Amino acid sequence: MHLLVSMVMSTVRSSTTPFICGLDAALRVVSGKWKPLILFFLAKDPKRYGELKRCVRGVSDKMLIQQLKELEVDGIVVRTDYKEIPPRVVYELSPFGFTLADALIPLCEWGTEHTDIIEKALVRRVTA
Amino acid sequence: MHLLVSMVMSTVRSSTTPFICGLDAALRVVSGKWKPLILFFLAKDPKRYGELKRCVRGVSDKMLIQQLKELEVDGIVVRTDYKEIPPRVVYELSPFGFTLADALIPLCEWGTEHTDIIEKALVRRVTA
DNA sequence: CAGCATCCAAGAAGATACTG
DNA sequence: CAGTATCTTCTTGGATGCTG
Repeated sequence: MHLLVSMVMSTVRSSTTPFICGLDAALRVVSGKWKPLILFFLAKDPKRYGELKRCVRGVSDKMLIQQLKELEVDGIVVRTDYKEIPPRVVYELSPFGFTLADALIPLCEWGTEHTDIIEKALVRRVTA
Repeated sequence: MHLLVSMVMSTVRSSTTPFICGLDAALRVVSGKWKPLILFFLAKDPKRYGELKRCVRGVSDKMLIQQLKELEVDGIVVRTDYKEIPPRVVYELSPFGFTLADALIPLCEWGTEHTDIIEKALVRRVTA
């Protein structure tokens, strides 16, 4: 049997959590329009708020703050407020956050490898 | 530098696609409330429509069909209509679909490993 | 600089009823 | 059996303006 399946099946059957399986749980953490990007740029190094906003092009304050907060309560991101004037707030990945980043590498590679196919597929979704 | 970062950065910089990075592209394929589950059950073996619906507990016809169609145009799932009466339609993963399933294994493991933490975090999201 | 508050638009998802 | 169609609801995300 496929490896993924055996893992999932056992998870499903013994489930005492609100999650259908481990993948379901993981997706709840990384789903969000800007979260992957935030993870990426923070995986490089810690960043101040404005710095991060410039990296994640096109994001609004509302969304950036919202997603950062969620990542923070999820324990992925650590926020440090230096209580200075003018304000200086730095965001960085926690050790836990880095384990997530590692787990995402294969999926990232998959996406990079098949970018063309995926792009064409998304176009088909609209026209069809 | 963290491995994920170097990968992503190169992707971002050379991007000629609508995607921010490979992970972004990949998430567009697997995001969807029922898609992970569909992938899981189909990774086990091909299934008829009704059979699949019984596996994915709680899904409506509308959503199941919609997500299956997207997975189909994405080339992840193959639909075979045997044109019988009563109807018999079988869904299964394509070879491409299996490569995606493989890429999801580490994320699935991560989610399974940290289910408790994630669950508590989601509760905090609501209360906070 | 680093946010918060408010309003509004768009898309995702549920409920219900019907068909070849 | 394997869907389709329509309506409504819920959730996400964007735009704008304001604050310590």
